[in-house]
Amino acid sequence: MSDPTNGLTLALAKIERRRPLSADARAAFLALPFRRRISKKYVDLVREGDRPTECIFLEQGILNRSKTVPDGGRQIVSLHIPGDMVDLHGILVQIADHRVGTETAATTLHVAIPHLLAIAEAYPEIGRALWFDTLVDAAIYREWTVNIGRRDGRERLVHLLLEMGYRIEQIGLAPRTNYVLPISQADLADAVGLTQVHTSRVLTALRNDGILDWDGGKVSIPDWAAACGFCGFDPVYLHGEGPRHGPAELSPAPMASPVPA
Amino acid sequence: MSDPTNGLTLALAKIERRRPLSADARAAFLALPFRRRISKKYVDLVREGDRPTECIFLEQGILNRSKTVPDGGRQIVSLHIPGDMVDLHGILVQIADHRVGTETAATTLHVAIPHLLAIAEAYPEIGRALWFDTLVDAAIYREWTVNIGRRDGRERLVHLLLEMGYRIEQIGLAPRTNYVLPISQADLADAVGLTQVHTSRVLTALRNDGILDWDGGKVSIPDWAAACGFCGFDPVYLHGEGPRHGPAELSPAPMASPVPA
DNA sequence: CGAAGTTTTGAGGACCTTCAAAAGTTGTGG
DNA sequence: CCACAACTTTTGAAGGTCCTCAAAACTTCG
Repeated sequence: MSDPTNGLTLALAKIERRRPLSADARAAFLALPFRRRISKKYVDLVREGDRPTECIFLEQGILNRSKTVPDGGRQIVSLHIPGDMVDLHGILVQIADHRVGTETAATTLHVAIPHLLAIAEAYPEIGRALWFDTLVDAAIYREWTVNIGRRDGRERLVHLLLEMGYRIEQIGLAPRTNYVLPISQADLADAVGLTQVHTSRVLTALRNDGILDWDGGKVSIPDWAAACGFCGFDPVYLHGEGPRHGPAELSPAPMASPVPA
Repeated sequence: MSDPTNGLTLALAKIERRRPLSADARAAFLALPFRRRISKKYVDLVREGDRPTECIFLEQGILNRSKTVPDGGRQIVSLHIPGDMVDLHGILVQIADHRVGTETAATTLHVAIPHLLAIAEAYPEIGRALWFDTLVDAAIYREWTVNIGRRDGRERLVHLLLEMGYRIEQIGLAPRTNYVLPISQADLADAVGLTQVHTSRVLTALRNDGILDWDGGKVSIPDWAAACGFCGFDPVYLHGEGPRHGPAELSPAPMASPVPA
């Protein structure tokens, strides 16, 4: 029921890190019917143009979301770790505007969209939690835009790897200064808008400068604070702090007031 | 009541372009209490670190959303036109991770967050519409990441200006091939991750090649299809098509089926 | 052990930046 | 209505980051 390695449990933990659910809602969430799928490395789960019928909960492994441009270029627009609800986007949208695929071998849980819509409607706190999750995803997209648009190659890579470390520590997988991100330099490059060749050069430069060590996916950050200063990483955009407003203010209240965490 | 230039009416039109609301929901939406604010050019409406208490409906003018990096660089992560609900993000989030400001003189409607949360809860169709709007915003963020990460300067600028033309035509402001975007080249540059100087050069190159003409904010695109081909613009990511699932499927239905537009 | 994939290294070049200054535009006040 | 200040755009020149092409070195895995 509360197997901590179950994908639904992981997603619930992510949700409740922001705001706990009522016992009823929690039970309903964990009772969502799903289909478990085990995929190898580099497999597409959603393709551009698909009409999504289900939603993906990542249980194990790394997924990416990418878009391609006509001349063959590919941009990875997000990376996902266990516990992420990867395609809430598909709930409301008719046509997928991007691809979702595995970055490593992965196991995913697939929930039919009508079930999610129904639970979101039956339990407004769940509806709000899902919405909140998409808002945080949007905040991450914004930060990636900033990363690629206004930082140079070294800053970009450090920023990305600090974000991933932070998120990986949040789910209790590893310390943020020392974790494994089992992806290739080519994929790293596609995530930060550089070429694979230049990514390689930048990584060795970062190693030489002692800012960050990348060894085939093993990331270690000797001085977290210094690395944050180097690339301007500030985790507010990851919004670990919980939603601003709770059910208390939902009544015809006159004005908002902060909710204690 | 249905003054077509009222900000709420514009936002409602945007919502209903995707999926019509019931008469009740529509009336409740238009009855939202608001405060109207008239701002000059280059004024901040939301600052990084603010705790949002209200939500912004853009009635007139252009707004931008931006983030800055420590060395002074600024990245505009979105541009907003009348009818946009600019800061739904602020509904659930405790701390603003970005700035929202006017790009031109603008008039905005400000709705206290509790009212929006209440209406979203009382009318699930409105809750879903707001959520859907944030999903479309997220899709736009993704495309901007692709734009900056995987296209060169000329393609970036054309893509941005095709997107803006498309959106401006959607709200009935002007034809997409011939519209006014009253912003400076410096701000254009901050939106596409280039410098102002290079943006100027790229714009004259595009004019010389007959792809696109920028004359102090007056945009004209002689051959829309050719311009789309040039930069790989495909408006699916703007999701004008309406949400995938309607109330019909919200009952304990077994499987999803498409809803006719 | 060989094949396929990944990373490193090299060399030349393109795109874009930075610094700088001139030219053009807009708005305000005398 | 002109004058002037402030802002915006254009143009020039030099340089750096990053790209492309190419090949060698290293790693992984059947």
